[in-house]
Amino acid sequence: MLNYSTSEENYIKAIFHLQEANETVSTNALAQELLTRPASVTDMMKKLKTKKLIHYQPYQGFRLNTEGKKVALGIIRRHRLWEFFLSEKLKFEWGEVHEVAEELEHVSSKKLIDKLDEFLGYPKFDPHGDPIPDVHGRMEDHERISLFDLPLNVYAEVCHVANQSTEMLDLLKHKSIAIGTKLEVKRKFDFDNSLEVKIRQQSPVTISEQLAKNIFVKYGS
Amino acid sequence: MLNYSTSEENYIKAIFHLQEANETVSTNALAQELLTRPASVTDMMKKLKTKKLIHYQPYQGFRLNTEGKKVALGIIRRHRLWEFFLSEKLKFEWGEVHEVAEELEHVSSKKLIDKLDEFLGYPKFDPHGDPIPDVHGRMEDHERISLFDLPLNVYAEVCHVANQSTEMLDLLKHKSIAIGTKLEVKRKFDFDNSLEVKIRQQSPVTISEQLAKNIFVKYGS
DNA sequence: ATATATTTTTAGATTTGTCTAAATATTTAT
DNA sequence: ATAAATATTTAGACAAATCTAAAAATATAT
Repeated sequence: MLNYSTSEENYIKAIFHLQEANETVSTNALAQELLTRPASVTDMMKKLKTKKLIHYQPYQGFRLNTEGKKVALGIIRRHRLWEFFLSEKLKFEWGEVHEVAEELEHVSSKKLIDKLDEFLGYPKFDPHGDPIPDVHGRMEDHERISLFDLPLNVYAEVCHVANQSTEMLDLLKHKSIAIGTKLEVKRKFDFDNSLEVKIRQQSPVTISEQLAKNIFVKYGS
Repeated sequence: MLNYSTSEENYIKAIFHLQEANETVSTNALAQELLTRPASVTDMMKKLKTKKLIHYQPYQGFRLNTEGKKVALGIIRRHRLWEFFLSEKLKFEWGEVHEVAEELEHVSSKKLIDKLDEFLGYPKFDPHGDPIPDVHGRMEDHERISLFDLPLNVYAEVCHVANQSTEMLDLLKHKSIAIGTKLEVKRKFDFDNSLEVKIRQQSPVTISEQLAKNIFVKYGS
């Protein structure tokens, strides 16, 4: 596996995430995601094409090819393992891990990452509930459903949070909701689509539609 | 504290190390240390001067000023804490930690380093026996003496190894010598200046002059 | 279908860190 | 003290990654 620059890695990762939503990624979308200019994106796409990581025809959008996806999964593996480390071992708050992991993920030693993985006990999910690719790029893909769509009186566990803004994390903290929190929806109010949610061993809390749609859970007690 | 580029940090660190030996650092010496060209060094020295990190008059050599030393100690702190982490937690071999720490040291989050320090239990020395600066840049400065200069029948503890080549580390491993090894010199042979060294709870081993001069110890059992 | 708006690409400039080759300053040796 | 050797700096070029402004391609709306 070749080595890529920090900048190349950031582009690869962003394409990977964007192409989960849309089949093909546009110049503008990528520029917006990376807070850069469309012209810079075009420049980099030419480079990634000559390095055989993406499919790209001018004006046609682009997407990672098999090799590009492999590279992306390696970067995501590094990112999520560091997030787990920061949260679990260094006791960082939820909201703080991402920024630091953005830097750590570009340290390229394969041995470092594999030993870190071992040290952490081969974790399967990061603190935001996202799956961590293993050494072969494989990851568990737990069935996710938004809290808003969870049927009444069904036990579930929070496994992902879509939005990571400070405001959102503040609110979650206030409601005592985190990855791993076990809960069930007791009532749904048609007036404003708010939910009454019972968190295991706590009194019920009210969750707005907007918040519920950003919290993802998996079934099971 | 401002942020510096990876390249700037490498120059700062190299100047710090070189000026421990010589009062003032020369362009050529720094170029050799960093495997770069003298012209590149001059370019960077101009930059570090405008950033007020070094004293520098053309043709006169250079050295870090107070602020430059503070920055250098910050980088060295990061480097040595990561070395400790790699060795202690991830079980890297002695000889492998340096290269990876060279990359990790440039991740700039202060909070990361302070939390890492806490997680590691505020270690005072890295795996090579070099002191780790604390959060204020202070470090313990244990009296070091080369094993070759250690008087006969005096207890001492290995605290530093000057040379980190694979060959050297191989030899040390074979002789069962590592940082923290307690030992005393039982005899010195004038013919070849070799030493007979008794390692605590082991049979005596022979150490060549060359090896003994690269092993540093502090007094005490 | 054609004009308008949007998206994407190109052309050329900028910054950082590096280089080579040539010029200049300093040191060393006779 | 002066020539030769060495060390350092300058001048100008280059690669990577970015930018602005303008041109070209594509999409949209009447």
